[in-house]
Amino acid sequence: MEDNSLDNRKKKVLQAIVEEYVNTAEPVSSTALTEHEELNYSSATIRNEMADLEKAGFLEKTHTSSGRIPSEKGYRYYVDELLKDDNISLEEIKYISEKLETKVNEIEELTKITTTTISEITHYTTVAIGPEKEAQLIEEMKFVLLGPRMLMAIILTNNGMIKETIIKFEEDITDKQVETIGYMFNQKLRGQPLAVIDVPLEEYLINEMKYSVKVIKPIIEQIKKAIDQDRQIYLEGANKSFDLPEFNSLEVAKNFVNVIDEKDLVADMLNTGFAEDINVYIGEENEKQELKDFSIVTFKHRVGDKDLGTIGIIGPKRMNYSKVISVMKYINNKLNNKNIE
Amino acid sequence: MEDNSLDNRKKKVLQAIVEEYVNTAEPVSSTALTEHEELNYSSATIRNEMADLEKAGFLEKTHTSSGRIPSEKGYRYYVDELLKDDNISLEEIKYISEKLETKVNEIEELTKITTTTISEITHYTTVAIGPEKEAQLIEEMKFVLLGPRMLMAIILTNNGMIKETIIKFEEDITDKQVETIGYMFNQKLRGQPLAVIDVPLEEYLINEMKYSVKVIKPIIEQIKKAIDQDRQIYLEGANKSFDLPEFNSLEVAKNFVNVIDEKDLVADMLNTGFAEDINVYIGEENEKQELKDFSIVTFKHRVGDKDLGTIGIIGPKRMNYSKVISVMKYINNKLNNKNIE
DNA sequence: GATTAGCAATCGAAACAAAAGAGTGCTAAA
DNA sequence: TTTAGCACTCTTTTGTTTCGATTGCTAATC
Repeated sequence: MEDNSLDNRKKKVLQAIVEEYVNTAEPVSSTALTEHEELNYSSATIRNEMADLEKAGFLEKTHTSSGRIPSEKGYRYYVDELLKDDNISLEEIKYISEKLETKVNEIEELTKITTTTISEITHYTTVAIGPEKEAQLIEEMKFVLLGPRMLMAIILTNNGMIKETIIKFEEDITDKQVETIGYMFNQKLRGQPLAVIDVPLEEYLINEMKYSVKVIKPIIEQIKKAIDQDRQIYLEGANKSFDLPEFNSLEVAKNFVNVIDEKDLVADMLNTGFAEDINVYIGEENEKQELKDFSIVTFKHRVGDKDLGTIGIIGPKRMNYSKVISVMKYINNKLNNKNIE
Repeated sequence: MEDNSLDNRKKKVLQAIVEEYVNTAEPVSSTALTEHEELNYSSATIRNEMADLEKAGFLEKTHTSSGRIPSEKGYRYYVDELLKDDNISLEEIKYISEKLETKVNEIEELTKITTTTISEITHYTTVAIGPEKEAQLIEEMKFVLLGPRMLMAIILTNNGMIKETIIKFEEDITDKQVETIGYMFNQKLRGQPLAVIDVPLEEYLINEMKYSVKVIKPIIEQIKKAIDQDRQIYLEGANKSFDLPEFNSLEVAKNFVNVIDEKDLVADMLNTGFAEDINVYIGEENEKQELKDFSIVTFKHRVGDKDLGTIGIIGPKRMNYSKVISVMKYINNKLNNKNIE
């Protein structure tokens, strides 16, 4: 294993290069760095440091005589060791607070608001997805007849979400039947994760409880379907990415549209391992090949102990990690203390 | 008013140019046209015809010595007079039929399926929006208590749509109250358009019917909000547009992403005047300036007499109008005869 | 030993020029 | 009315030159 420790001046140089490059999107030259107040050396000295940093893999050149840009390893070191997470202004704090205090009737609205706010503050494309069905426990189920052959099933979960779906039958259903179904489902499912609504349950109800296939099968099938496809994805500020110089490359732009157009890919992207509440994936660190030109910052989104899913920012590798992570940390904190009844 | 009648040969030339340009995206030269079987003339003759058509405003040149491309007037003439609407293969018919016969529990699913299918067959970006609230009549309303201060309102409309929303109160609500509310709302609103749920109704219920503000106000407000924002927009195949040569221009690409990212704009776009079931807007014919580089084909989407909203294709002016309109007509016909219970 | 000044070398970007190719418009002939 | 023929126009491509930014290295300096 190579030695990745850097002395103080090298750290400063690396940090300055990342921050400068994030701002300008242009390779950073040794002369430009001498203007940094903490780097009171001649350009030649900086050049030597840069050469060392390149040899160690933290920097790259676009061609022999160009300035340097951070490598993925460079970004990674920056994110892990150098980044400041207080890169958020008073105005931004105020704006975010106001947004998050909006009264919401449905908990999903809060996700929407948060997603939009993050996109507005960071100027990056932001996506969100609801919690996984394994993580949501059924608190109560209600069944409402909407017509002789049409039933609405409503599921209230422990994280405050409400899912409803319509089930159509091929024969009439009576009020009495609905009542029994309600009683039975609640008995069986209260406290269970949503994922439990699946074929084994269907078989149990039909075989053990002797319930009519014609009634049970459509209910289970439709609820399962609704739960699966109900993991709706919000997408905010897709156009914002197009103002970035990276998107002058048609290939990158096309790649980006392909990614955000592919809902499954976005879902996967938001669901990759969660060591921390906030996770950063830089370029090739992303599991999906399509994302190798981008960086993703994901963020477990909860209010108190209620898991509301994951919000993710997708931007260029030259992302303003400091701003993004500062904003996420602030929101994270704010939401944890939020009072939702 | 200028004379826009064209003799037969000119029509053939114009049609050939449109179709050739739609295929190749390259200006069409006189020599290329001589290879069309119906145009057995020398390139010089064709050149003369092209010069006439240009003078009359149907064609344009990109520069002095280039081939011709259709002008917007040219496309318009083509769409109105020359286009064949049987540009659909047996395989496509089969594919569409199968898709449209999928059993759906919720009527919105049918819109999704149709939208996806159109995008798959035409290879253009396709959007859909539900019917306007003026066009939907309330058939029945149900209210279900989900908690002491949480009520679900369900509205069934005459076009088979089901809208539900959650209302939260600041004080407890009793079963008795819910029952009265249900009775009252149904009495008052059955047969009325969704648009009726608004402030005047709120005032009437509070002043005339002496109902508690604390109960009525949140209900009306939340239902209104839900109806307004529930006009969800489906978007399919945004990435498909990026394969078109038009999108090699960054400006066009950016413009496109801006358009589809702006939900209100898409909604407006789908709601502009409806002379016919299928409407074509070419370039500058679009009311919105942002759409001047694109053509939109919209299509009133109904099953029997049930209005399901509007589906629209957005593509380059060099759109394959013939294919798009053939597909829409076929689907239109197919849906009209569809049996949904 | 660390730092710096100085300078040749390298490469990209921009400007310019020349050549090739595609297509038209027009004239005069069929 | 149609067509052959040809000069003319404009784009695209390719090559060349110049300019400027930046580096790496060497030798001098602190």
